[in-house]
Amino acid sequence: MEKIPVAAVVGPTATGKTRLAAAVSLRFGGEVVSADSMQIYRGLDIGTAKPGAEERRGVPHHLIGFLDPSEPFSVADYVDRASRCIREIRARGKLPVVAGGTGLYVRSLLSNVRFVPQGRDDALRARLRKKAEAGGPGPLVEELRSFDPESAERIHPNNVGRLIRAIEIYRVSGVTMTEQKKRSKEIPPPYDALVIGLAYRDRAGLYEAIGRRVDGMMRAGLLEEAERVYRMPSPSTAAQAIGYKEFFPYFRGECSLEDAVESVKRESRRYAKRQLTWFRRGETVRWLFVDDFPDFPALFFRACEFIQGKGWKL
RNA sequence: AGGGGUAUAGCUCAGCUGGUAGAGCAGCGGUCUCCAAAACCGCGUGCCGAGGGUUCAAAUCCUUCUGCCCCUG
Repeated sequence: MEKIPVAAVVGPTATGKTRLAAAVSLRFGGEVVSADSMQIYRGLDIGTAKPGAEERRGVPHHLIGFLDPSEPFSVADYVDRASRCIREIRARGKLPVVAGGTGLYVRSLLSNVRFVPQGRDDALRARLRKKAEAGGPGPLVEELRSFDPESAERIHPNNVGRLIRAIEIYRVSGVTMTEQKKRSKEIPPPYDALVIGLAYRDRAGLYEAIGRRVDGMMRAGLLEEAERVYRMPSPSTAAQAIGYKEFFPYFRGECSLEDAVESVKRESRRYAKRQLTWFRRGETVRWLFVDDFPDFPALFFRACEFIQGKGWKL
């Protein structure tokens, strides 16, 4: 079967992924498939840098703002929806352009990870968590070792969440995580992907861009948006997002607004670092350094060359 | 001006009676197969304010200077 051409724009926050994705889509007749674990939620617009109408430039954007912040969501859900999205875009004769900074989502989508079908067991998770709180991670490690010694060895004992997940996979599906990982790689992904990575050669440049972006968010009303999240009854994942949770101490009167904003910037920098380690690993990424180019058109031109180099019939 | 205190990592500080320094935060690097903007792991990055002295040996004791803080004027 012929592979589906997919362009992807990845990289840390505040490098211009959204802009490049829209420009590329416009140029090659594409539609954007977001790969962002926070932009999926309704109402989180400013803090997640969700692209507005102008930024979308008339290009259809998928998997943005379709979910209520109280709804649970997972990588498995994402891969499900995103791969369906890609097939539909392909059927329309358009180029799917995946764009986003959530490394797990991008990798899982493009390597077409097949997750175990009957996902989760919240009661089991709660039980295991209680067990870990009572007796430390030791018992969980031992339990895991009894059926999946490889995972027990690989997962750091302090990472209780991962231990629980590895146990859950086996208890729910009867297949170990190790076996599951192996199986999920048996079917090669149906995509011919060009992954463009956006980054800064100079770390200081990236951090300045992040600072500017956060300042801009504040002017755009981030504080009000954060307060809405703060008052949500069960915001689950949304309350984890950078740009919201850092204001909670301020709302409780525990720190100054200035401190909270500084904290948003610091957490964004740390996040950007984690994103970099995620994308640096994939040796298939074609990097474009923002600070190598005099302006956006120059960078865009280079990106277009990459795509043309693929020889896709578009 | 006099008296007292302080000066150690980017920041806040620890270092008892002398054996050339260590925590937290920040920073840097990394892991990742169903909450991932999450969770987790690793790394100390230093003219110990400057000069002089005592000593085999000084961040540590003595002394001068400089900066900062407090008190009295």
